[in-house]
Amino acid sequence: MSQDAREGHSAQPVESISERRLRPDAQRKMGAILEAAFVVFANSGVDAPVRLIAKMAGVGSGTIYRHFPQRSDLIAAVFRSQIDACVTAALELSQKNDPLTALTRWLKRYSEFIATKRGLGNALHSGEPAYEGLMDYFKIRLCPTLKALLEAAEASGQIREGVNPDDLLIATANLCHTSQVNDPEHSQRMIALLIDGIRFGAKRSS
Amino acid sequence: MSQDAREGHSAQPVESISERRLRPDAQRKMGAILEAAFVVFANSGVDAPVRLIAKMAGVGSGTIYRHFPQRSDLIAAVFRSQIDACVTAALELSQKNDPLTALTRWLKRYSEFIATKRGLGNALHSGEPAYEGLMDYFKIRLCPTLKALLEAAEASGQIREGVNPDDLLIATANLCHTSQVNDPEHSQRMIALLIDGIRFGAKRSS
DNA sequence: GAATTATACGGAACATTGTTCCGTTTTGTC
DNA sequence: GACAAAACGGAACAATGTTCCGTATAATTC
Repeated sequence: MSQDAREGHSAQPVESISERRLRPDAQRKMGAILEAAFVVFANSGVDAPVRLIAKMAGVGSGTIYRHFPQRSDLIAAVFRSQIDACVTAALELSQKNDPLTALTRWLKRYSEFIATKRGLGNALHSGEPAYEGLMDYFKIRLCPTLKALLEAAEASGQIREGVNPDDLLIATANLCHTSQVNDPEHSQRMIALLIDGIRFGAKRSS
Repeated sequence: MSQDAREGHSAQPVESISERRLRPDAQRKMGAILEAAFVVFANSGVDAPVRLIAKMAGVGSGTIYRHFPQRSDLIAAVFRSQIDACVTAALELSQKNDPLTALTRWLKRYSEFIATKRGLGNALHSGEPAYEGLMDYFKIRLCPTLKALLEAAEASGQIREGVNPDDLLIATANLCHTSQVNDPEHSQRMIALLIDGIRFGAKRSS
């Protein structure tokens, strides 16, 4: 069962099925594409033209389609990697801060992520196969993450008990989504409000 | 000061902003366009190509753009006329049925209308100027309509008091919107549920 | 390390669709 | 009936998703 030896130098069992290892140049290009897509989507929404992403990544559009057969696959990939980044950020934040601060900062971080998703909400409901399971991935990865943050803050007595992570996750997304257009400060105020809401009734009042 | 004489035969001092009467052929084409658009939107969603609507209406695409400078103007026009039709339907239903039946049937009618709007929710949030005020129109016309139906049913004791028409309107739309893809029966069950909800606590239990 | 093969690349080419343009047709006026 | 204004149809243009293919790069073989 020595999978690691068979797989090569690094253990990344995540996508194994039919994932012949990419040539190094292909890996580089792929990274550049994801990076460029991230920036372009954040600036222009997920409806931005593929050519723009290609130019920004310094590749031809054919190369993008080699890695992401459909435009929606690229969107989904960026979305997934940002979800993962959010999970990672939670771990870091909770190591370096007290539970309430970690929770607060993570919600800010999370809301910034949501704010870069102009147009995705629409896309999600479009029935495109590439989006199948994206919402599930979103919940499956982020709910436990937020749950852990909440439980830590709860255990330290900084917030009250019984806050539902699912609700808070969606509520935050909705609050930030409606305010995306005009006021960037709005999200922050909304989050502050939510935080205050869950602090109400905490054991420690500090 | 004999302006009329100078202007010619008719007294239309200033073009009353784009409301010059249309030539009869233009009126016919316009009607055909709206009719075709209604059908196409219902079948293929509001993202259906303009050419398809043009073909179905038996006109050139140029003719569509003559009447609706932007694709979104056509969508908005169809939406508006369907809202109006919903209002009209409410009047008819309440004349021919007891209040609760009228209310139930109207909600069914309304949900069918909503179901034909695949993709519109997305469009509404796109910031296109043609959609400015559409949502307002939606609420301004339908809220009083539903309010009247509710009040009649309330007065007859068939539903409980204090049901908020705004909430019911939006709730119905949301319920039907999420279920649009798969199960057409789902909307009906949801509406039945809502109706039961507002009957709970009614004076008359019939 | 040169030759050969498999991978990957870039960008031109194609298809679809929103929108504009213009020569032609229809309607209204005298 | 002649002329002008309004309206039409569809070709042409532009933007964009997607495919294709000749070329370049990396892996493999000898």
